[in-house]
Amino acid sequence: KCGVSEIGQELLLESVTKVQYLNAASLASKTAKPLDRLPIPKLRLDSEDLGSGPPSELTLDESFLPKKCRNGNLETTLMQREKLNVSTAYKTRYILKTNQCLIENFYKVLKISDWNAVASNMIELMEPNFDYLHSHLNFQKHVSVGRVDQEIEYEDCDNIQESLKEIKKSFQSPSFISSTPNNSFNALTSKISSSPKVDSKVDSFLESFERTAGENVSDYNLLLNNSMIMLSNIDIQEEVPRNKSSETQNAIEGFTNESQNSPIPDLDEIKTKLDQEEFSQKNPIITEARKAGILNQIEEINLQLLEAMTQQKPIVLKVRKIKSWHDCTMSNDVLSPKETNIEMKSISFGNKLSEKTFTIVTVVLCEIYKMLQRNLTCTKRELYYRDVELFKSQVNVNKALDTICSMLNVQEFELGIFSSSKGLVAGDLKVIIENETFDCSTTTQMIPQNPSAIKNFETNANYVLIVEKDTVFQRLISDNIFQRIEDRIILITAKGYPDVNTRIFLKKMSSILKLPMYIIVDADPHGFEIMCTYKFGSMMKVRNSEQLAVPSIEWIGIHPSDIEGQDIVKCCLSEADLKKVDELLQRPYINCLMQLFNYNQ
DNA sequence: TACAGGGTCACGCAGCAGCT
DNA sequence: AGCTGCTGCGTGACCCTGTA
Repeated sequence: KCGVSEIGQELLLESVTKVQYLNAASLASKTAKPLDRLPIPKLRLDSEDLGSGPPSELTLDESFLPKKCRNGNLETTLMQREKLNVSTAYKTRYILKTNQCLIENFYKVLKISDWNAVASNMIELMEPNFDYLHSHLNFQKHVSVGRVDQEIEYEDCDNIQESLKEIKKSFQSPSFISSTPNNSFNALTSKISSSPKVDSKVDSFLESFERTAGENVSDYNLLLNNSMIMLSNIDIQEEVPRNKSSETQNAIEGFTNESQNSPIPDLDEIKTKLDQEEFSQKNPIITEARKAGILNQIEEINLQLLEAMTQQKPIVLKVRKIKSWHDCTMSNDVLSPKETNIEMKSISFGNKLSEKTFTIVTVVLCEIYKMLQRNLTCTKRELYYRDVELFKSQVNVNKALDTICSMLNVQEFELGIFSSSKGLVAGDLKVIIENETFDCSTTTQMIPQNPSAIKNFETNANYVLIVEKDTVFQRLISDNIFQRIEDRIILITAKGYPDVNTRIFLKKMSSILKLPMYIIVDADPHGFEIMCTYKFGSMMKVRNSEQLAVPSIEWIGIHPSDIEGQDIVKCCLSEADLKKVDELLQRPYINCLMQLFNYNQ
């Protein structure tokens, strides 16, 4: 909708051009394996766009083509295919087969650094292949041409089947398997290569896939696309020699030299430009070691998914399940997840109900992976806007992030994801972030979006006062509270239920300044719950309670018990309020409060 | 002033899939 | 067929902001 930027067009053009060269190089080899010889029809560029063009000896083995498409007329073949309603399931099969080969070849042949740019175009580049393969695989099936079902028959079914067998064999060929197992890329490709061969199980898998994926097949392609992006991002330390014919080798070298001399813009330069344009903020928080650890975890997850795909195993993400307060306990005066009886929930692509969630999680995971690699950050909202059509709602992005944080056992800010802050702070406080200082004594400041990046605080305050509502906060300031009371104070509100940033901010203040902290909330169930969220943490973020909850916060003001016996007009609790009270009483921190206030029961 | 939307919290029900 | 588990969706509470 926004159009492709000039830089984007250049990247696209470059990757398309290079794939042309790649295919030309593969095709040039007479001894190449059948898969290498799979003819890849012209994409959108004419031969003159390719600079020196494909090698002159380029020929296609027409025995691969249906009889009616022979005579070297690939254009006719393409036109023929465009009419076909291609079975997306077969596309999937083809992606499974070719992603390893393509990625490997991409690396071997293209000495370029911006893998994202290339990999994101892979699916599109492979489209003609899908159609091509489809015309082979589907020869006995009905295909829909417009509204009419037609049966397409080819005279050389046996030949095609033999060819397909060869293709299958080539995928299990040892030459695909790395000889240097320490190399992550090679380990990855060899795992895929050594997966059980594609056999009759594929058909049942595809049937179930077609059934379950249905209209959502684009999600599946998206998933695969993401997998490939992540695969292609893996850092490759060394090159593995392959048994290439000298002709192929020459063609590849010729291409490589050619590409180095070509007027195509420098990719690093483009990448820098993109960084400057797309993102304004670098992630200053996470250490390189931590980042590498998280990237490894994501790669491992991706690898498991790919293995599951190639082996026709269930494609499932396993996440630790914290569904109710029974899964939480108290540890060091804050909420923490129970370590026993851990239940895992499954997000399965094969499950019709969860495949959408699955897709969203993998897409978000892919975005996170790319951002971590480029050391960038964004807000949850920005993440949502990257694919509104897929995410549908901000809630889905938030849930996916929770899932990912649970899977990786990290906090959102470690992934470079921040929420918009809603908290406010005013009073005797200077906040030092990187080289900037925010002075809260002169004007009310928003809680920073990345409170984890705070380096230090400067204050002479005696204590911190947290209030529930923005209206109270504003009222206190307009009443000049800072002048009217003797103590120097820091005033904070999160405008209702505290957001994560405000809680991190308070935790940081608590650990650095060690000031007393007091909170005033409504003396109703919701006020109580808000207080508890500050003090003990929440169920949703129970894994991060240590970084979020501030148990030293003291609840002051009027407590419900203060009203008992007083001559005060009491408001009756509504049915919903009473329900809330019952629910609150089930929470693990109630005992802590009982002890604090010396209740016997 | 009304309404949509965005942040937080949670629960319950219906429908589907898998297992017995 | 019935039970169980999982997920999506709806609901409802609180707090606000921004816009028509």
